[in-house]
Parts: sequence; structure tokens; C-alpha cells
Amino acid sequence: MELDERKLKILQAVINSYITTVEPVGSRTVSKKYDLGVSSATVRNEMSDLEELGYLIKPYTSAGRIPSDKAYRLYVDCLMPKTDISGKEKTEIKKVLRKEMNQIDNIVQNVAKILSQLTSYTSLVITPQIKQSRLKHIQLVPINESKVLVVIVTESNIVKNATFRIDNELSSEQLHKVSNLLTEKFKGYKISDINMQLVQNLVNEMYEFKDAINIVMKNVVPIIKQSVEKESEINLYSHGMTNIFDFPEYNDIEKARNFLEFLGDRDSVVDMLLRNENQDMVITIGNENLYKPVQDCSLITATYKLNGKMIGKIGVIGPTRMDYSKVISIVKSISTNVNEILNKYYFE
Amino acid sequence: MELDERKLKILQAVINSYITTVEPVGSRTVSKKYDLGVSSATVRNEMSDLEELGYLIKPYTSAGRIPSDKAYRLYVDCLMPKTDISGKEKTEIKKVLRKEMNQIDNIVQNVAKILSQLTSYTSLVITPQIKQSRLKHIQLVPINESKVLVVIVTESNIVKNATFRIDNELSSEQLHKVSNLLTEKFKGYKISDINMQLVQNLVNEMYEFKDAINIVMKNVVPIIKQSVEKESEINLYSHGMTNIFDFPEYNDIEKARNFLEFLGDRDSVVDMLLRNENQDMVITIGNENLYKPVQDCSLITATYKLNGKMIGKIGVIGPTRMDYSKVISIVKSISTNVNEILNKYYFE
DNA sequence: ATTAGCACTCAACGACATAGAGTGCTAACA
DNA sequence: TGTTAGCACTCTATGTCGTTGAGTGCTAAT
Repeated sequence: MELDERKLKILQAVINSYITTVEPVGSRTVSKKYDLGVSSATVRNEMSDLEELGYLIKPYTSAGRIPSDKAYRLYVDCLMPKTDISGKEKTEIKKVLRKEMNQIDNIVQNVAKILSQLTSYTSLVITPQIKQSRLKHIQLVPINESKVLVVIVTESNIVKNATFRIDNELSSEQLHKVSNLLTEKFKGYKISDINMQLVQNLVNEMYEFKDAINIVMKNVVPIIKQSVEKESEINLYSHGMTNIFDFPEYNDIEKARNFLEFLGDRDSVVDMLLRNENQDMVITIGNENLYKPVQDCSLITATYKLNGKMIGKIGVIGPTRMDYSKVISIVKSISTNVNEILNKYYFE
Repeated sequence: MELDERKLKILQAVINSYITTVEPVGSRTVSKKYDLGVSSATVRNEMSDLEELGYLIKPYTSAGRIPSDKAYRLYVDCLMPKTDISGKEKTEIKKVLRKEMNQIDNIVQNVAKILSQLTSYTSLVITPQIKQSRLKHIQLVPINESKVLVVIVTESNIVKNATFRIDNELSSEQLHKVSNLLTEKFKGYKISDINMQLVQNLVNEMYEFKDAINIVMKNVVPIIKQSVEKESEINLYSHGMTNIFDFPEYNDIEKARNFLEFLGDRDSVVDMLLRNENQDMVITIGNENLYKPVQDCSLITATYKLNGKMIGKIGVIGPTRMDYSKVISIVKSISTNVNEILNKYYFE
């Protein structure tokens, strides 16, 4: 048994209907509302076939049918109309992305917000992973007699800071010189490549500031690695979590709870977003997702890049019967805009 | 009609019972389980009086009674047993607060986590408001030919950074000197006090670096004010949002939704936490709260301080029938610990 | 003043009937 | 041979009704 033209049309009709009404679709509805020129009985036979083929599911014997994950996959890959977002939405996106862009976290927060507003689903955005970045600048700033602030700037201009304690006070001048030295020596190194052997080699090359260097080295290097290596340095922003309450599927309090609890588990969500790290756009439907609590959801993610390198992800998660066409076009548009803004902002 | 000894005892019994069972309490339960030496009929009469006085509420005619907000207020102010948290919890708190404390946001995140874990309610924590702080150090760091990073350190050692563009490249040395000058001039000023008049006066005092100063002044000052003045600079961390699903009161999906939607509204939550800004510990019961969606909740907040000045708030929000005694002791203990850690960490 | 007794109230629960949407099958039809 | 009308059947959702039981409020006795 094959998927002929008519079966596809019927499947499409069922999906369209279900996406909008969220009610199981019966044969009568299909034959009436979507003019296929055949009676409900014929549609009934075809739908029976489609069920056998795994594209449709009966919630119970005498209900209509709903699309399976397999159906959505086919829909997304082949059937779905490719829509473009409206001009109004486009300007809205541009407007939001143009303000208050002093820090990457600001951009990301705004992106999360507009993403959930435009899609009406839940948005998820993660900020750059610094781990893979190369160092560009290290600056030490005195805070008081015994505390020093380290500011780390990476090649993609991500800024991190952390503090450490020292025993002997160092002057602002000394710190400045040490900063220059550190910058000079570490510039271009991947943070993940820095280790104590490398540090030792570098220390040996520096005679001039022996004292200061030793003090600093003992402290700065572990700080840099620590502040940068742990996964928790990836910030996760989410918006519109409570949007799920709008969807009849989540009238079941247990389902809503599972969904929200999953989203509260930062590490899992970050991990989920970083699967297929390097693909520009990933659509994960239902049980294609590895995380059980969201196997009745679909996830649409896109990367954003700086200088051609993936530095973060934006995503939308919602029920499997989401409006794929709309969501995909929005995610695409926003990620494109973010890319533009970031690259313009950081390299101009 | 007055609140005599016996009425108080009965009220206390009702509250105790309701806090643990979350079921309306009948006269029989009170007379049996809490030995008052009177029959259920007597208790019944007293409870009727308590209802008239506004301390008890009947959900419907033939149910038991539940405490009103007024009752909880009395309970918290007078009746409640003052418990202390267990040694196990104390060490747990100390343990959590001792790790990864490089940045204030780390502390705050961990505090939110342990707060919700120990109370089993939802925790809310806000990080320092920088607006009121005085400047201690300003450092400019070159990022590339046309971009400069400003790092601002306040007297309470809060660090902020932002970037701005310049037209003419400035060397690392120039920036260093300008940094020193800016630090020297602005040190001790409240950020909210900085205005263009003040800036002009300061510029006039500096001859040496006219060019650099002008470039920088035009940019740095607005950046400082902007990056610091907007409310959104207050970070809000929350943990255990989905804990409310554990409480029978929130089996109603609409109630759960309202609660969660309110918590998703950052600005409102921050505003709520900052009411009674200067009181060390605030207990807001039910409709004492100005925000409608949480008028069936109670909020317990405490400040944390640096150098004697309030810099942030920690709080727990849960149903009005929460275990006040326990929650208050936990909030107290954690805020005390945070204060210790912060002051030790930043001033030692 | 307290209490036993009793009629009354009302939510919660389960049993049962009904409606309605949809299916699958059969037989007739083009 | 594919299509369709017709019909019996299935199953959820909805509504009704009676029962149960916890709890109240009142009255009369202690």
C-alpha cells in the first residue's frame, strides 16, 4: 500500500484541521470542508489505510483521528506550505532587536521575549558558550587591598569577570602591566587548551615581573578556567512558559506540570538545545526528542553565529500539533536578524 | 465579644490542623485531637463566634472551617511557635553557601535553590540594585580598533560591564590613564547623582588628556548611567516554581496558571519584593499583598546587606496556609548566612 | 455555661441513562 | 472495481439522581 495523491491530500486535510481545532478529525469533516470530491465513506476507507500505515491514530474507537508524529514529520518535510512572515512581524522583530544592545545577554533576553510573543509558544534561548572561545584580552582591576577583579574578553567579544584574593597588595600600575603581559601571552589560546604546563612555560619567559606574575598566575589561571568551563556559564533564557495553559492538550494538570518541571531543569534544557549543535535549523518532533517529558512536544531550534561560528541557540517548544509553518518562518527570521545584529555590532 | 484564652486555643488548633491537612476543620476534630476539655458542641459555639469575629471562614454551609487571612496574621504575630531550624538544615545551608562564590549572581542562584528546597515553596531572590551604589573604580579596556569595554566597580564590589564605540582608536596606555583619571574623579559619587553638569565641571579640571577625555566622556557617562539605571539591571532568580503543583489548593488549573503567570512577570515580582524595602523581614499574608494574582499566597522576605546597606532581597512565596514557623526560620537563617558570607567575602 | 441529641445542609461520589460523533461493514451502484 | 448510502455498533461526554457522611445550628436537658 502506497501513499497516493489522494491519501496525501486527506492526510494534509486531517493535519490542517487538527492543528487549528485540536479536535480528532472525522471522515465527514474531511470530505465536507476540504473539497476532495469524494464521500465521507471513501475518506473513511482511506483514513483506515492511513492509520494502518502509521500516519493516523485513533484516540479511541469511535472518535475521529489525529496525526501521528510520523505524519507531522512527513508534513514538515514535504506537505507543509512554506509561508513567510508578515511585514508587520518583520518590522516588529527589527524594532525589538535594535534597542538596548549593550550586552549580549540583553539581546538574548529580548529575543526570548519576542520569540514567544510572535509564536505564542514557549521560547528558549541560550547565550554563548565561552569554553571554545579564544582569549583576546585579560585585564586585572584592583578592587581593594586584597582583591583583584579579572575581566576576560574573548575573540567573539564575550566578557566575563571574576574576582580573586591576593596576599600582597599590587598597585594599579603593576596590575596594568601584568594585564598587558597576560594578554600578550595568552592571546589566541583556546581557554580549554590552557593548562599548567603551558602556564609554566609562559612564566619562565617572563623575568621582569617575577613577583607579580607568580602571585597572579597562581590565581588567575584557575579562575579563568573555572569561570569559563562549567556548563552553568551558559545562560538560559525562557519566555512564555505559561503559554502552554492556552492549549487544550495541557488542560491536564499533570501534563502541564511535567512540561513546566522539565523546563525548570536548566541542565536538561540546555543539553536538549545543544543536540545537533551544528545544524542551522533543527525540527524535533514528538518522540524524536530524547527527553521523555517533552515527547508530546515539538522543538524548533536555530543557531546564531558570530564570525561564522555557532555561539548560541534559539528555540521554540510547543505541542506536536504546532503551527510548524509559522513557527519555522519566525525562528528563521529571528535567527537571521540576530546574526546580522551581532556581527554588525561586534565587528563594525 | 472578646478573644479569650479558649477562643485563642481553638483558633490555634484550627490553624495547626488546617496547615497540615489542608482540609476544613470541624468542631469534633478540634475537641478530640486538641485536648481542650470541652465537647464538640462548645467548640462549635466558639467557632461560630470566631467566624463572626472574622477569624474563621466556612467554605460552604456544612463544611468545617478554615482560617482567614486575619487569623494567619494573628497567628504569625502572637500564636505561632518560634521554631529553630534543625542542625542538619543549618549545615546544609552553610555547605551550599560555601561553594562557587566568585560572583554575586552565583551566590544568589544557589540561595534561590536551597531556599525552595528547604521550604518546598517557591523562592525568589533579587540581586543588588546598583543604582544607589557609589562608584569605586572605572576601567576601560580596548576590545578592538573601535570598541571599548567599560568595567564599573561599585563600593559594594558589584561589577558591571558595557561596551561603546569610539571613532578614533585609543591605545591601551591611553585608556589606562583615562581609567585612572575617571576613577579618581568619580570615586565616591552615587551613580544616580552623576549628571552632565557634574561631568562638565570635571572635564574642565582635566587638561592633560583633553582629547581622550572628551571622546570618553561623551560615551562613558551615558553608558554608566544607562547600564545602571534601568530596573532590568536587577536580576531575579526563582526556584521551585512548579512546587505549587504539590499543593491541593492549586489543583485548580486556573489558580496554578495565575500564580505562574504572575511569577513570569519579572517587573511585578521585583516590585513586590521591594515593597517595605528597608524592613529586615516582612511577612505579607494573603490580601495584604497588593498584587491580585497572589492574594491567596503569603510572601516572606528578608534583606541581605553589604556593609550595613540593603543590597538585595530573598523571599519565599506559597499558599497562605504555609508553615510560617518553619519558613520564617529558614528565611532568617539563610539571610543571616548570606550576609556573613557576603561581608566576609567582599571585605576580608 | 456546657453538652447531648437531632434535624438539616451540602459537597462528593457512584450508578445510570442519553446524546452524539464517528467508525466499520455490507450491499447497492456507476 | 472503485465509490457510496445505509445502518448497526462503539465509546466518550454529559447530565440526572440518589446516597453517603461530615459538619452545622438549634433546642432542651444537665
